[in-house]
Amino acid sequence: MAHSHDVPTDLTRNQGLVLGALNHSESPLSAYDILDKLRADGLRAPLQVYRALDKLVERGLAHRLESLNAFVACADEHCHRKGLIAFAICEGCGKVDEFADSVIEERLGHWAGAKGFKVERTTMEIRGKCEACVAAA
Amino acid sequence: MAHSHDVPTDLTRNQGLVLGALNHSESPLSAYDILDKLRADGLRAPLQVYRALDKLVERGLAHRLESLNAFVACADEHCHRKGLIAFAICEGCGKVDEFADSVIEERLGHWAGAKGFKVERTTMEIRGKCEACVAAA
DNA sequence: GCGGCAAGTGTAATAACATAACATATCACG
DNA sequence: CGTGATATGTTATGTTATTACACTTGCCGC
Ligand SMILES: [Zn+2]
Ligand SMILES: [Zn+2]
Ligand SMILES: [Zn+2]
Ligand SMILES: [Zn+2]
Repeated sequence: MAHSHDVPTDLTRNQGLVLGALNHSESPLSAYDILDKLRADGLRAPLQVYRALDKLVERGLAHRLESLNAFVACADEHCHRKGLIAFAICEGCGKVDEFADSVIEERLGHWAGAKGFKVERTTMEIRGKCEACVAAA
Repeated sequence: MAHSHDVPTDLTRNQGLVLGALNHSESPLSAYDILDKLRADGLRAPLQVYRALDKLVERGLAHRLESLNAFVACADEHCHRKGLIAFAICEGCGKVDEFADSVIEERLGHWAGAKGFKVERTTMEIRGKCEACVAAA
């Protein structure tokens, strides 16, 4: 099993199924990947997955990776990560490393303050190769 | 006119048309937006646009905004921007501000070095409201 | 000039990602 | 109960991106 999060108990059936699929995956899944994994559980339409994903992302239990059009479960055990989150995505094995960096966050805040830009959401995704994949190359 | 770049002369016809469309737009354009603007010039298929965009992005003359699935012309007059580029995208008016920040770049490099992660490409996109749109709200 | 190759182009078909619209169900709460 | 808010099921559709194949163009060496 990729992760062993304690899944919140107040999720609806579909939300629970979708989060379960993400938690059991080593790498990001597209909405259609998730749908395929959950057909056995009765899901039939993309919208069922997208709706669940919307809620999960809204609650910070999952994240959307814009550069992949795919989703991952939040790596934070207690799902309380605040502020800017960055993702390092390995092109070799597909693994994603989620991290926060307060220096970067502060720096961005500084830029935004100077420009009068009101930040609502930030996407930060690094593509490359993880240590294992570099070694294997 | 939104921009007044000197367009490089060694572009092919389709590349020139696509870059022209981007340069004349105030905000990012999807590939299909571009296609619609260029039908009068004889373009008919998405692939013609995507192929041109690939080359333009490769040369740094245009950038892809992952969180919008859209493209902008590079804002740097001489198209020599190095390293990490960040984009602040206004949800109100659609305008995009392109900037570089060496502190953030260095910080990311530091993280990558510590993790043994080999960075190939970084996406950084801030969504929010620009000063004008905040004032207008 | 001409064969051969690389890069670019044209076109159709299809795949992959995402949402609109509408009907029904479920549950909290007064 | 009645009513509203939230979730669900289903079909159809819209949007973004790629595959496959045929043809053209410019260039280099012969
Ligand atoms: Zn997280
Ligand atoms: Zn890897
Ligand atoms: Zn640029
Ligand atoms: Zn604005």
